[in-house]
Amino acid sequence: MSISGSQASSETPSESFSNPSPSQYVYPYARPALTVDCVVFGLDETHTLKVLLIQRKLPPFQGEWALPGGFVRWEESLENAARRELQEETSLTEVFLEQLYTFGNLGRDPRERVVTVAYYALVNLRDHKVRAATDAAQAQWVSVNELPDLAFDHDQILALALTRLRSKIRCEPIGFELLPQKFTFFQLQKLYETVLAQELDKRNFRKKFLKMELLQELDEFDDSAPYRPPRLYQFDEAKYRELTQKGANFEI
Amino acid sequence: MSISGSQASSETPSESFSNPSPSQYVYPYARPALTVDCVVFGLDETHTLKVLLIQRKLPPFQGEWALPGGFVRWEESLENAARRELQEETSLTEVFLEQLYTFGNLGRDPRERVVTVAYYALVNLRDHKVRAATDAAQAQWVSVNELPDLAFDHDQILALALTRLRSKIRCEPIGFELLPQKFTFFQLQKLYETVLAQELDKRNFRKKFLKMELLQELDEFDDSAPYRPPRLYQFDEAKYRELTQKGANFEI
DNA sequence: TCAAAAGTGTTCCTGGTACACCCATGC
DNA sequence: GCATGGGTGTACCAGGAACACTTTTGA
Repeated sequence: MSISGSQASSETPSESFSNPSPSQYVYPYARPALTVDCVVFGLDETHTLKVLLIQRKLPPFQGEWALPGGFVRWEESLENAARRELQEETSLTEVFLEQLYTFGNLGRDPRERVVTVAYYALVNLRDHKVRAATDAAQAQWVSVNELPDLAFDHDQILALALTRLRSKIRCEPIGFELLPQKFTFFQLQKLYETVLAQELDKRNFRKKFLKMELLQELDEFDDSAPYRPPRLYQFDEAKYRELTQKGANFEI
Repeated sequence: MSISGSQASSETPSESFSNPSPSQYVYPYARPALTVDCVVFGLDETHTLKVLLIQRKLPPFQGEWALPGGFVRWEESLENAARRELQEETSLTEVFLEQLYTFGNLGRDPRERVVTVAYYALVNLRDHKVRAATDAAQAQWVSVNELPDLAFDHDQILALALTRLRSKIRCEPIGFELLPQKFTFFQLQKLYETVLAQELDKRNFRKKFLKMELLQELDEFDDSAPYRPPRLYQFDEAKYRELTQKGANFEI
């Protein structure tokens, strides 16, 4: 993203406010500001794919929607910066997080040169309740099909994140990150149908997935459902690592 | 990478040497230095995959091999910075260039906090002769199978670039960037065999590739070869764009 | 016993893989 | 005319896609 006014106001400047004092090594150019932004995907009960947006409290783009994000501090890695921002603004921790792309075009922030390293995250909305952080402006889940205009170049970032999610879910089993730990086959299929935006054949989907041997069949059933209760499954992390090492392929 | 001493010495500081003067918007944290690094791949006559390395003239890592790269200037985009560095250090222009990943771990540069946006480039060694830039230390093509230890975390960057190249060439026709404009089927096949590090069946490879309809069959032949001269082909850029729009798939 | 969703097996066809021979040319 | 690499066609097999019926449960 770039500098979200909302964050700027909520952060206490770090101890090293100014750049390091000159030395023989010092970087001889003006430095762009460096931020991280997070595209957080979640799946709601109606199988809608949603993204977490923050309403900006300060200019520029005051009142508009933007991705959560903020400054990279001197003493933290990029990924840690993304995780910290995520926690501060949405209270999310321990989520799947992966670097997406770095945006550094001139003029993407009207104030000054800002380069942002974008990440995308996958969370399941059941286990992780998102309270909007204390001081941060509203945080809200918005369907990817009903996106408002976003501040800065955040629409580009979001579009890229969607593309990446789609291509990634085709060949790696990252979809589980969007589901509760225990889930039904129906939920899993809906997830794929939603993300890929196409319908899938029930029987073939089942066969294909079972052949991968990534699912643990539980002796539990979802009794909340009316009629015949569907069996619950969970993702077998250990098996996944084992198969990955053998060079297995997880295409859908 | 980070700051290559060799570049630092060759660049004239830009007009905006210091960070912008404080204002209501100014970024309240110390800023990491920002660089770009390029992993440049090329294919030589013996079908060996090579990478362009620079020998560092200044500390840290003086005398060691590193990826070409350097500072991002205030008034240039990230991609432009990468292209500029590439031109300054290797005289390469107009090459295929794509962002790879951004490396920002603490301590990756012994001097101070440096974040680098890594790119990878594909060039064909026939058309683009690489003269080591005037002042830059030696530039040299090194086989990816005989890599020396590299400065900073450049070995990680290179490893990631190789992985990316391999997975990308499987599903997108970027291999042509490594070949001369006109090439034989044999060259194309060797390219894939080299990059993917596996042998391919001649007939099947041909069939698969022809079915994609990305190749223009020329009425020219490579007469330099002994015995029967092989037909020359070229990549059909327009057809590629057309097929891409239709959602075609270019897996090998 | 009915309604609703869960769960399963088979057939067909496409596309990948393996494989061997003829062709064109220079010497 | 022979040696060398260029170029092609076919048969088999695996895996994906399409498709319909039985099972289980609650009401």
